[in-house]
Amino acid sequence: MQGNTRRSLTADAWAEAALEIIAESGFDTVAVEPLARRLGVTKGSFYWHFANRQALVQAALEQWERRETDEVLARAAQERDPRKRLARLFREADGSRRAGRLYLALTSAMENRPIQTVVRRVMDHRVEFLRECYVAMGLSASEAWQRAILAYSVFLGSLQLRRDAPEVIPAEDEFHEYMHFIGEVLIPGYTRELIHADGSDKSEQNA
Amino acid sequence: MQGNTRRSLTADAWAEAALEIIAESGFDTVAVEPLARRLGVTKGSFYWHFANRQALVQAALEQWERRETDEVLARAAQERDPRKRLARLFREADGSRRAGRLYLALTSAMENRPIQTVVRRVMDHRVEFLRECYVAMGLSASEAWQRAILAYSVFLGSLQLRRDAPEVIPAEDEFHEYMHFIGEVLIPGYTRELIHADGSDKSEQNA
DNA sequence: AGGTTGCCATACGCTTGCGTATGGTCTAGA
DNA sequence: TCTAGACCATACGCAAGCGTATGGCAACCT
Repeated sequence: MQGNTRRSLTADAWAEAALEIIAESGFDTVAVEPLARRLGVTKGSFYWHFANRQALVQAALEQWERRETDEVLARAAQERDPRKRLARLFREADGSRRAGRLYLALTSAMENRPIQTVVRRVMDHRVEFLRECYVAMGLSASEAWQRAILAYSVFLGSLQLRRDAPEVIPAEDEFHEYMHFIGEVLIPGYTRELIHADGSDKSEQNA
Repeated sequence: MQGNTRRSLTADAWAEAALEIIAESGFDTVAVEPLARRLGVTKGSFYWHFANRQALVQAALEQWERRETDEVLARAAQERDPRKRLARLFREADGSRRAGRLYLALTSAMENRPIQTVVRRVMDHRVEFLRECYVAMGLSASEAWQRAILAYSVFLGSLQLRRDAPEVIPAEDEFHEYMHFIGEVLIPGYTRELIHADGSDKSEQNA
């Protein structure tokens, strides 16, 4: 019962555990007493670190936004070519299962004021990032905006599909075919080399 | 207090009210006592019509599935041309705000067994319908399947965007432009006349 | 050693919701 | 008119969760 270096708990540990719960079973199942049991302590600990339940939610949200923002900035902004940047985004969007569940769980609890604020901010950043990619590709302002909205819609819908019906997006080989198809639809001037190239650029052909 | 012909309540009325709650504030806020207050009665009434809370949920789900299925079958299957059928679907998918919220609220509660069953069934029907449209357009089996998945992803993502950030999909004129753009991306052989034609076909031009 | 402080347990009262038990009222039919 | 059944109110016990109050126990400082 004291295996994992049970020094005293930090507020961040509580927030992290809260995010874990949200990703697993939704936002409104975040209750302090079950959470305490999960961490092997009692409410007494919680109400020393936080004023109330809402404070925990706030801390969890801040931690989440920081992490999401850093991830997007760090990973994607490295790629100079906007097309490759988009391709990389679409590939990594499939990545973390937990991150997807977490994001969906938060969006479906947006009647909550603090959640609404943070989720909207993250979403606006992402859509704006997409839009800038399309602008950098030479698209007109309105078309870049349309494509950004569409791409983000596809992203959201794919998250839901992967969560609610993972069997619909099946085997390995067909999945790569599908990703290629997605690329063709969402990225003008997309080539197969673009999304499969990792570091090495082979032939530079445009369709 | 007796304005709306307050005869005795039916089980369907309770189920309908439950769906209303779900669309408004999510699935897990469906509680029998608040629901009773909302209907101007007490729990005594509820537990005469239903065995427990779960029975209400079941009834609400059945009512929802029946209605959703009927709508899709009745409205869309009339159109003979598969391209027009798709265009009509995309137009009407934007339609009922309540239906969208309801669907999203249900999908985000799919850890619940009965919900999972019903939502999966409705989803499979819809995706299959889309796939058949693409097959009817002459697409290959795999491509029809890919396009059906993509179209449904766009549908799901658009629902979420409209719910969580309605300002991003703004004014009337730009919205029609966007719908046209969506049509071009999702429907091979799409023309502007296709989606704006209501009964009357004008010029038959292909881009 | 004695005291302070960080961290947590225990115990309490309060609220909300579930499900049950039982009694009341209104209406239709005999 | 009398009665049965449909429909609902009232009252109860129970569980879970929030927040508070208070006590305990280390570690660290002086």
